[in-house]
Amino acid sequence: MASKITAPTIDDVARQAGVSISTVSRVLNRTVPVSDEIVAKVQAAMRDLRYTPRAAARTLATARTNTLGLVLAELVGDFFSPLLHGIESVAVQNGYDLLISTAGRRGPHNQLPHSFDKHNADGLLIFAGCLNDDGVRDIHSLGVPMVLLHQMPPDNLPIPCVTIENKAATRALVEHLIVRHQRTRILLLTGEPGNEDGYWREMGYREALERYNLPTRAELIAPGHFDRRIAQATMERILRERISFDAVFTGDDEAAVGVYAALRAASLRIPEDVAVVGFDDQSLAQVLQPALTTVHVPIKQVGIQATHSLIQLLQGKQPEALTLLPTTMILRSSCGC
Amino acid sequence: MASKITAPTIDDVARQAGVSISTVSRVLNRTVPVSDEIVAKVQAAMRDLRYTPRAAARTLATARTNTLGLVLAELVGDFFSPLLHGIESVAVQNGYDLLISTAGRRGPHNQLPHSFDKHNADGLLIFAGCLNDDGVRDIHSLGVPMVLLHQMPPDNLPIPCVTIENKAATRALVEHLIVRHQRTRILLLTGEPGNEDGYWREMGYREALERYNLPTRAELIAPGHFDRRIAQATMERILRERISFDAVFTGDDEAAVGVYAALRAASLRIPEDVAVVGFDDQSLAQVLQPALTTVHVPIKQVGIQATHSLIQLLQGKQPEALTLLPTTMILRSSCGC
DNA sequence: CTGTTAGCGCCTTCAT
DNA sequence: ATGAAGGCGCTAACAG
Repeated sequence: MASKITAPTIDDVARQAGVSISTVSRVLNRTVPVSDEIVAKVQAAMRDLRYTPRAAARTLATARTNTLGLVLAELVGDFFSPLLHGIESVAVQNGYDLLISTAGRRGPHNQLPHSFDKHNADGLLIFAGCLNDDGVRDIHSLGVPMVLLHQMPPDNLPIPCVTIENKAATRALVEHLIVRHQRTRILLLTGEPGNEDGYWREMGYREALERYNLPTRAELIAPGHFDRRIAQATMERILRERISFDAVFTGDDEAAVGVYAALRAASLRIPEDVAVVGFDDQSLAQVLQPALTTVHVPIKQVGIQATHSLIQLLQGKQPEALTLLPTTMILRSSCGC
Repeated sequence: MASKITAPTIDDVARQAGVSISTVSRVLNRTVPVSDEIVAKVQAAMRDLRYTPRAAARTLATARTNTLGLVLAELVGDFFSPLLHGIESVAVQNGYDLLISTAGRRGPHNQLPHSFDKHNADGLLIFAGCLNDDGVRDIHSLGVPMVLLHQMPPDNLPIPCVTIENKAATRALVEHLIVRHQRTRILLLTGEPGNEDGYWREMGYREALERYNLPTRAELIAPGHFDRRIAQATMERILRERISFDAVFTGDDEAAVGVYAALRAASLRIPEDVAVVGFDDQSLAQVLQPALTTVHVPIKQVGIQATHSLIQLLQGKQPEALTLLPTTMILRSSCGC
C-alpha cells in the first residue's frame, strides 16, 4: 500500500541465502533440524533484508491465526484495565495476539461484531453482557473455541466459564452490617437485569436477611446498575421519598461513588448515619472518604484464568468447566469499622 | 482445528448458488454491479452454508488487513479506557479491527512487540513511552503508516502526532495558585524522565513562576511519575525533611491521590494548609475530597483524532502533521476556590 | 453482467 | 538434511 517497494518475501530470503524456500521456512519454524551453517546463513539473509513473514500467508497455509478474540461490552472503568492486563499477559506469553472488539452498549446481542467470524481468531474470550444465550449457542454450534467470563453457558453447554464468588461474599458482607454494626434496614442497589454478578449478589443479600429474620422490603431494593450516576439518582429519589434505611449495599464500587455523593448532599454522615459497602475493590475504594468497605475481586486473575482455559481448549485439552475465583471481604471505614 | 468438517469456502457458495466464485466475490465486495436475482441467490447460499469469508485469504490477495495495530505502554488506569474507547469507535466505524499490544513496562523499547511487524496491521497507533526514537525511525523507514500519540517524531520525520496542550494549561493553573490563592512555594511533582507531557508541564510551571518573579527552588521539584505510590513516597519524604511549601502541582490526577494520602496522614488540610492541583481530569478527580482542581484532557478525543489521522494516511491522504488538542482548567475546591 | 485464470506468501507432503 | 511442487481461500485482471 504505502511503499512501492514490495516487502521481501521468503523467496527473497531463499535466494539471498542460496537455499530453497522450504529451508527458510524450516529455520523460521524450527520444525525440522537444519544444519547450523545454513541456519546462520538464512538468519543473516533475513536480517539483511529485514524480512518478516506475512502473517496472512501463514494463516492461510496453517489455518491458525495465533490470535485471540476479545469481546467486551464497554471499554470503561477501573474494571476493564486489570482484566485486559491479565488476558494480555498470558496471551503474549503463549505467542498469541489480541484482537479486540466491543459489542456496543445496547445490551447483549445475538451476534458477534461482524468482523469476528471464526476466521479472524483461533478462539474467543467473551465477557458477560455481550452475547445473549442465542448468540452463545450460535457461535458454539459453529465449533468456535470460546470461554465465557462472568456468564454461565446456556443449556449446560460445555463452554468453559470463569467467574467469581458473588453470593457468599455478599452474604458475609451484609451479615457483617447486621451483626457487627446493628443495621437492620439495608438498602440494596441491584445490577442491570440479566447481569449474573448482580443476580448472585442479590441472592446473597436476601440470604443474609433471611438468616437473621429481617424482612426483605421491596422499597429497600432499587436499581444501581453498577453505575455512579444511576446509583446517585436512585439514592436521591429514596431520600426524597423519605424511605428509612441505615445502610446500603451499593452492588459495586462504582455505584458507591454515586451513593456517597447523594448522601453527602443530604448531609448524612458515613458511617454514622448510613453505613455503605461496595463490591469489587476497585482502586477507587481506597480513595473514597471514608474508605470503602468492599469485597475484593481478583479481576486480573479472571483474565489470566480465562485465557489459560482458552489456550488449553486450543491445544485440545479439556479445561475446567467452571472456574469460580474466590473473593474476600475488605473491611475499611465506611461500614463503621 | 476444532471442527473436523471444514468450514465452507467461496467455492461451496458458488456451487450451491450455481454461479462462479468471482460472482460470489463480487456480491461480497459490491465492487461491480451484479444482477439482483443472482445477488439474492448468492446471499441465500451464504446464509444456508453459514459462510463467512476467511480474513487471511482476503488479506493475502489484497495486501490489506483491515486492522489497526495499537501499541500501548501499560494497560492501566483511568486514562487508558477513554483513549481506547475513542480509538475503537472510529476504527469500527471505518471497518477496521483493532489489534492490541503492550510494549511492556520497561520503558521505551527500540522494537515493536515481535508480533507486530508490518504484516499484521495496515497501520500503527503508537502511544508515548512504547518506542524510543530509534524504534520510531526504524518502523518509519520500513514504510509502515503510523501516528504517534503524546510523543513527537524524532528528526522532524513526517509522522503525524496527536497530543495535548500541556504547557499553557499548566502555566494558567500555577498562575491561578499564585494570583488567586497567594501561593508562593509551589511544589512540582514531575513525570518520568523522557515523558513529554511531563516535560511540557514542567515548562509551564517554570514559566508561571518566572512570570511572577518567584524563584524556582530545586527542593520544590521532585518525582511524582504520574503514579500515586511514587507521589505519596515523595510527599512523605518532603514532609519529613520539613521542606516548606503551600501548594502542590501533582503532575497528574493519579499522583494527586498519593499527595492527598500523605497530606492527610500529616494532618495537613487541603486547601487551607496546602492547595493541591492535578492534571487530566480523570474520573477520580471528582471523587477526591476535597474535589480536585485540575486540567481537563480530552483523552477520548485524542484517540478519535489519532485514528482519523491514521485512516487518512491509509487512504493516501495527508493528515495534519501535528494535532494539539486543547485542554481546559477545571476549578474545584482543592485549590481553595 | 459473468466466468476463467493467475497469483498473493507460506507451509507441507513427497522425493531425494 | 534439503529441494520441488501443490494448495490454503480469495481477489483482480482479463475475456467474453
